[in-house]
Amino acid sequence: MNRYEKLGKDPIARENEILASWQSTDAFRKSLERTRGGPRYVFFEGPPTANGKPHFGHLIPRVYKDLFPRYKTMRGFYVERKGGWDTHGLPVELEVEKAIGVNSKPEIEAYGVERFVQRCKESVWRYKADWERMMERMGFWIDLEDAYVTYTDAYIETLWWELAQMFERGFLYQGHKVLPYCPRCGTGLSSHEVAQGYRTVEDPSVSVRMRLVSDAGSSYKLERSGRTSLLTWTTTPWTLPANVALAIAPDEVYVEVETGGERLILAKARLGDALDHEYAVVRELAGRDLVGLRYEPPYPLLSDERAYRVLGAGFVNTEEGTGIVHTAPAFGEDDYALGQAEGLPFLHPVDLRGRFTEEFALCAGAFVKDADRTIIEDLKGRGLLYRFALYEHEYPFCWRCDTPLLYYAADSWYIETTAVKEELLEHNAHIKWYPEHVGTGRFGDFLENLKDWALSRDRYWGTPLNLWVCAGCGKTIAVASRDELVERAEDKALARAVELHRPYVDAVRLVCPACRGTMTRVPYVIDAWFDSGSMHTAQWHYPFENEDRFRENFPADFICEAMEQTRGWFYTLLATSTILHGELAYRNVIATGLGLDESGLKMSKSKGNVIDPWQLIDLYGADTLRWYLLSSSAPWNSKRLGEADVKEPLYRFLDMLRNTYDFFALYASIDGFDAAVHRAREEDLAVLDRWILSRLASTTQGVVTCLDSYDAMAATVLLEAFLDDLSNWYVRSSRRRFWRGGMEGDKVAAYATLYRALVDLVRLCAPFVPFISEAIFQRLRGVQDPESVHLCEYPVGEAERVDLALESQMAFARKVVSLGHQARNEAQIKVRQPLRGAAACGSLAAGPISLPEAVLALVAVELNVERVEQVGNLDTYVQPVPAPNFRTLGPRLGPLAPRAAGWIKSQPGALLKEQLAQGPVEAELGGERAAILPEDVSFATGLADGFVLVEDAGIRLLLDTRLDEELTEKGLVRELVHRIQLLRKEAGFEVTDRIEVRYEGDRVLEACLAANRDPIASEILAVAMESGLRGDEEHRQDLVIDEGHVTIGLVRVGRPGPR
RNA sequence: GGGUCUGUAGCUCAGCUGGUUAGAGCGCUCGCCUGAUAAGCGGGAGGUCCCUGGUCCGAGUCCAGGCAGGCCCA
Repeated sequence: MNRYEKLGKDPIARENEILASWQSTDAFRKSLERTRGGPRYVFFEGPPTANGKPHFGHLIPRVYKDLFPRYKTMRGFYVERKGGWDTHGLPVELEVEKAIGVNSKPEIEAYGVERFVQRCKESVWRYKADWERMMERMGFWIDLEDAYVTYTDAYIETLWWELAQMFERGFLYQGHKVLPYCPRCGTGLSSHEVAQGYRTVEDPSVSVRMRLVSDAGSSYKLERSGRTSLLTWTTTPWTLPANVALAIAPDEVYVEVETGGERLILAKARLGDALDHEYAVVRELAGRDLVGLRYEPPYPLLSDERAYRVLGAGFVNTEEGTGIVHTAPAFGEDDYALGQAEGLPFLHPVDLRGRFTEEFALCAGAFVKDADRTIIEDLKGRGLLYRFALYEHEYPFCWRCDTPLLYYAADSWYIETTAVKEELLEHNAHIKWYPEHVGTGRFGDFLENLKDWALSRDRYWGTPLNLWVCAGCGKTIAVASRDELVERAEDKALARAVELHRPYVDAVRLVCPACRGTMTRVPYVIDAWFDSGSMHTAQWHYPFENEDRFRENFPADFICEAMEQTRGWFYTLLATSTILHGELAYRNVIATGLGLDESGLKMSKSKGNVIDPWQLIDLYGADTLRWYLLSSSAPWNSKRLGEADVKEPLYRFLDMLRNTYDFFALYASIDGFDAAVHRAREEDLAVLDRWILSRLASTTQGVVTCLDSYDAMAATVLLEAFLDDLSNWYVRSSRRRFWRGGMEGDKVAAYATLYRALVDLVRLCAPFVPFISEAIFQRLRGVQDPESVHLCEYPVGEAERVDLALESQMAFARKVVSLGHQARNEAQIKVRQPLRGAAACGSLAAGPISLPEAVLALVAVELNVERVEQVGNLDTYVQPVPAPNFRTLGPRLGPLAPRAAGWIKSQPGALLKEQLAQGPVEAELGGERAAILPEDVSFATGLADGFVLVEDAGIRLLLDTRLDEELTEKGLVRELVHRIQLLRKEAGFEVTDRIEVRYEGDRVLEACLAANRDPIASEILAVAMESGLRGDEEHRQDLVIDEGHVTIGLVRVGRPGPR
């Protein structure tokens, strides 16, 4: 009898049961089996790093990363979802440094690189269990058993092969470039790393005199030798010892001024801001006139003819400073480039830990930033300091350890990505970006301004750069495989067994193919972004094995990660695939927004406002979170993750779904409905059935269209609208059909329709909210059905079921009902009180609607009126009030339109209406005349007695609120029925219990009960109703109804089973 | 400083190609319905559609310039 189990109100317990059932039936595996022969839909997993805990922000992309593969799987595609873990890189090293209490590379060396690397390898898995638990609990189906791991020898071997390809084809080169460098970590950072660490800080800014010593070789003639200086400006005083030149803008105007007993030269445009004292301009000069001048640097560490000259440079501006730029090629990108172009000597008095060397004795051993003060004091003492101030600007800090970064000229290996810029742009043009502007804007601009990829890192835990250099002849080779390593190695046994990590692989020496000398590996590891960006190839250990799997799974149809990955993984995937395979790596990409905390701030570890996902998962469940994230806004909008925000969809959608199912379960169990046996005959389908089946079909088509274009939110909107129709109109209006006794055609039609709607709905919802969909499906499914909703085919919608005219009619009907409720509200008449009638007129935006009798009957029942009619207009009840129609007035009358509108409003409605019925009316508009046409005016309301009129969106409803005795008595009957039903419930009776009713009370109420015994009895399932209480009733209560009294007693008479 | 997105009710967000009175959900409040009852429905209050200018008969919508916020980049 109780065949359809109710869902239960605890979503957490329910979800846990579902998880257990998926596990025991191996549902994910089976969903792959089912589609194995199908067309492929390729998804790439952007690998997380498991040395940090998963936090809420990680859930956002994951929800989409699960939705689309699930959807495509149900559509019959084979969607392998190989998991992956990102395992290398500086973040891992830093965690370990913290754990073992060291803070620099020398300390790591002292600790032992081998031990250190082993610790890194362990650290990488620190939170693996948390990640797996989170993914499982959220219902994220991905193959973690066969996940790729970037630190394995096989993975690294593929990376080596890739790098060797690049090396052979000339993409790898060694450069000496100025890079942002972290002196604590001892390595250069790539641009995406630097970007994470900008902070506003106050730094000293100084203006410094550089005394002119010679005008030889320039067109400037020195007049006051010994007391004429170039005034230069910098925010990094510590770079002054490395000064080798000054740069000016050749096309700007400079001036020499006499001030405070000295002569200073600076850009004319800076006169106002850069000088502290009174001055007199001695002469104006073109910037180019200064080129070639020689000056005395503050710290003459070099005795080189090429140094200490004034040079012209394009990057000099006169926006700030003095227009004369201090140039230290070791510490600035522009400076370096100028140094290269002009053949300047290179001065680098700072070691790799950021401390001055002996070369600069004044501050030897001091960290450069700390030396600022000493240098400033020194300059002041020597009369070279002109001005000192604090200057607020953005300065980059190491994103992991918060040390200020220094711009350093350092050796680094690069990938010449700029060589394939055109291909990258071309490929990008074929990628569908969601949102589009990321592809054209953020990512497109990045590609337009592409720089070569700084690949090498002077660190320990990473993929070793596979370059060996010969000590003898300098030849460099890139090893492409383990076999090649063995073949070239001096010690082949070692090479065969060695782990492809530092320090082990460093011990492998090769024989130089050119000179037979010994080759040693360069000391670098590579940027970990290369690891993850190569997963398209390396996850299969291609080309060493799995060629077919690689081919089948490249490129990806879909990837999705957080927006921050634009220049990270999104870029490195594309760069590597373009260079190696000459193809794009993915066709569709969703970039998701940030996770915000309850008050709308970005969640970040440093702010300490990171929300633990478990807090909300345990409270509301995975489905709620999923539906919230999918339905609240577009994926790229940032999402607030406060409790209150997440709670909303629980009520809005999931509870309604649960209730709709529970309603079905209640009655279908009572009636023993069986979808396999009770099939609806087409001719038995009521208008409601045909309508909801049409809505189902059109919703299905809509959802499929949305999902095919990666618009999850639009799909959720459609699903919510459908569920509202199903619950608040179909079920609500069909209730009496289910309550009826027997199992005749109409009732079967109702059950079969609701069953069908529910089954299809949960199939539609399955990729979005897999748990509740499964729970309902399990309760509904028949023996022939798949054992999980996730093994079903996704519905696509039966086009022949779609009846748009009927859908419009019903939409109109619902609108009319809503107006009816509003009218009753205004008239203060309860719905329980029957009324004589209502009349509706109007149309929907789409056009005129004519409601069939069956639909009008539904409206009548819902509004509890005896009759609803649809009329062309309500003129007999309504006095027209004219309103202007701007759509016609505007185009025809132009500027006169507002005045015409005023005129129309001021006219007596009935008269104007009559006149317009004859044709155009002449209007006097403040001196001008214009014709007002019938279509220029619409007419609204005004009303007669005993009626209430309500109106919205072009639909009007008139409610007849006049009561007579008959209606009043009917109202009383409804009231009695309602009160007795409440008593039944209070008494704790089952809905199917039959009862006997006894009553004693006022004459009016007794008479009413007696006169309406049969209709009342059938409503309340009474087998007998009689006057007179006996005292043995199970439940008894005094009722006050309209100031009358009646005492009602109830007795159960057994349960005869289905009605 | 550059790119980009956003700015609409107390909160979260819709608003298509310009068109009469700008919407939904939540919250608040009043009421209703109830044989789905820890659901459901209706009403009400609540809005300078960020600002200024422009185009237009008409601008939340288009254009320009600001302001504020977010993200990315320097």
